Amino acid sequence: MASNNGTASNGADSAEAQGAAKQQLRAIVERIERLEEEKAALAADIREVYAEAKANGFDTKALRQVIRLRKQDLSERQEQEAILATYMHALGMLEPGE
Amino acid sequence: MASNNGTASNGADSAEAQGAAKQQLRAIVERIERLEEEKAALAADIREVYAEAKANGFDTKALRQVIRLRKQDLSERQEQEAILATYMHALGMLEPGE
Amino acid sequence: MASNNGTASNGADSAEAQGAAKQQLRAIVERIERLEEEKAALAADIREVYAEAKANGFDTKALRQVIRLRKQDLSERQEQEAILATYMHALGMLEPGE
Amino acid sequence: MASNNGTASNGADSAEAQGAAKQQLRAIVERIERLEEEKAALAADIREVYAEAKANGFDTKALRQVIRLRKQDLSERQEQEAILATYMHALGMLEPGE
DNA sequence: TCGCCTGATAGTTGCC
DNA sequence: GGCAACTATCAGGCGA
Repeated sequence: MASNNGTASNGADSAEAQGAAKQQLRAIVERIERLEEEKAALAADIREVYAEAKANGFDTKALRQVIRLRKQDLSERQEQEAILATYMHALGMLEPGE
Repeated sequence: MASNNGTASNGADSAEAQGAAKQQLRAIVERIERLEEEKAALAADIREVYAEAKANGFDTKALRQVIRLRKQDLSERQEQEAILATYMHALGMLEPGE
Repeated sequence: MASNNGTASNGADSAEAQGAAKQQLRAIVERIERLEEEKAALAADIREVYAEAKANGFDTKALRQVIRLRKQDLSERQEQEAILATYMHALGMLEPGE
Repeated sequence: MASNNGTASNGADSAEAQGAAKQQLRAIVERIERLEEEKAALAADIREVYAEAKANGFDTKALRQVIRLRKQDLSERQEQEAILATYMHALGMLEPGE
């Protein structure tokens, strides 16, 4: 890929255009990589909080479930449970009144 | 569930201990939810960069491939070398410390 | 829930349809559980091979690395080539069909 | 790596030993790869059953949950629910009597 | 816009 | 009993 020489010409997909695309591409890649780096750092922080909680005697599995449920809409959760109950009933895993 | 706060009487699993655990639980949940919120915001930022790139004519699939490649790149070659070394070691072609 | 068996009356979600769905559900669950059982057996076989290898002095970590390498090997190089091609295409250095 | 010439000598970690290890390694790798192939085939079968069920109108998410629950010991499941309830109560997500 | 599919994440299991 | 590898689940992105 050639570097941009600062002047434009009328050639379609010219060397200049490619050089510009290259610069743009670099910028995009850098921005994304920076953001992903920060995102990974936050993921690490979250893991650390769970680890600390575990060290204090909390059940991390239950903790994660709580977080998940708080995120989930209540009605949706009830719907899920209704479907599950229907299936379990069909398999005889629950009694009619249950 | 969690640690005692030092002012409680010696009753095992006393009301004080339970209250402390409850406060700790709240704190943990809040910290995690806050961090996940920030993480989600970053994910949104990343999506936005891709969308903007796409609007500028970039192929997002290619972009993602480039990002992935750059992430793997170094670690990839390092793993290749690690595999070779471990393989040779397993066959007694290298000494343990080598 | 599922398809009608052709002999039922035209009542929507009739007792017949529900019974059919129930039978279908049972069949599905049984098939899946059977397949998972076989899958678990194979996983046990694999573990056994590793254990035997270890007993013969092989480094299981190295073995796993070798297996992983052989699995990636071909697909890896193919992906590398795909990335390069897509990258060049994204920068207009290759025509679509190329 | 040298091939095995069929004769033994007294050299520790001799070429013969290495050749034998090589043959053994090949055999192990082949066995594992064969088993993993079969395992992958079963995984594909399972995916297919789920896909078929989905095509017949079943909710695969609920289906997976049913399978999981049937695998899980009942008492263990009750224990999980008890822990969860305790946590949710502590966060005010459930009323005392609930 | 919806459904599919791949990539990221959480859970489980086996090993040390 | 903790850690690490592997597996299954889930959510977001892509194509029809």
